[in-house]
Amino acid sequence: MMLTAEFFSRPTLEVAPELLGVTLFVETEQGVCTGSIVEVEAYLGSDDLASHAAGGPTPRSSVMFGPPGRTYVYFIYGMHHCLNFVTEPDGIPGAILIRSLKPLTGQDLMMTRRGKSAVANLCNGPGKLCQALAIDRTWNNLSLEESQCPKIHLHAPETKVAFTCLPRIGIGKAKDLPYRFLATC
DNA sequence: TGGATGATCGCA
DNA sequence: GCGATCATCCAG
Repeated sequence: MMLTAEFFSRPTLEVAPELLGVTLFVETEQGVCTGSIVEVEAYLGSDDLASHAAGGPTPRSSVMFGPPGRTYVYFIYGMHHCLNFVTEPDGIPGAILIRSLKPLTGQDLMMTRRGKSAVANLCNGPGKLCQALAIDRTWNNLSLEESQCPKIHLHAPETKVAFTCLPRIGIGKAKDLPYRFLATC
């Protein structure tokens, strides 16, 4: 079953673990790639100092305050992109960062884009998976429910996936909050 | 462990 | 305008 805005219109910390095991489907002119979501991080609003939304809306973070079920893609460290999905009802900020995927289909295309041959190194990081899927800033604020090309969809797993909860990584503030979710096994 | 590399944002 | 910062990755 395909995930829609309704799925994302809930508390971010409730949605985040449910994204584990979800299949990410991405289609470009070059072809289709899919992967299973293995690791995510939740980012909230004013109570979460590590969140882009912590200080209120800015030109970049305004997407996080908008309607749920849309992409939030930003450019970081002068060379990488990060893929998020917007959560919470319109007007309330929230997003979930996709940190790691298990590649399922389109591995050849991902290897070409990454310049790597080891499957294990294709999508095991937020910047890597964006490179493997050819996701850049032009993918910001896209709906998951539209079907043009480029196309990005999410499909729920048949059964829920077990997970663990750990502190987020790669951040300087709010390091202690356990908003990082990993699929176990 | 540090360098690449540029957008973003708060403050002047 | 200016400068510190940054939800990263890779080579050495």
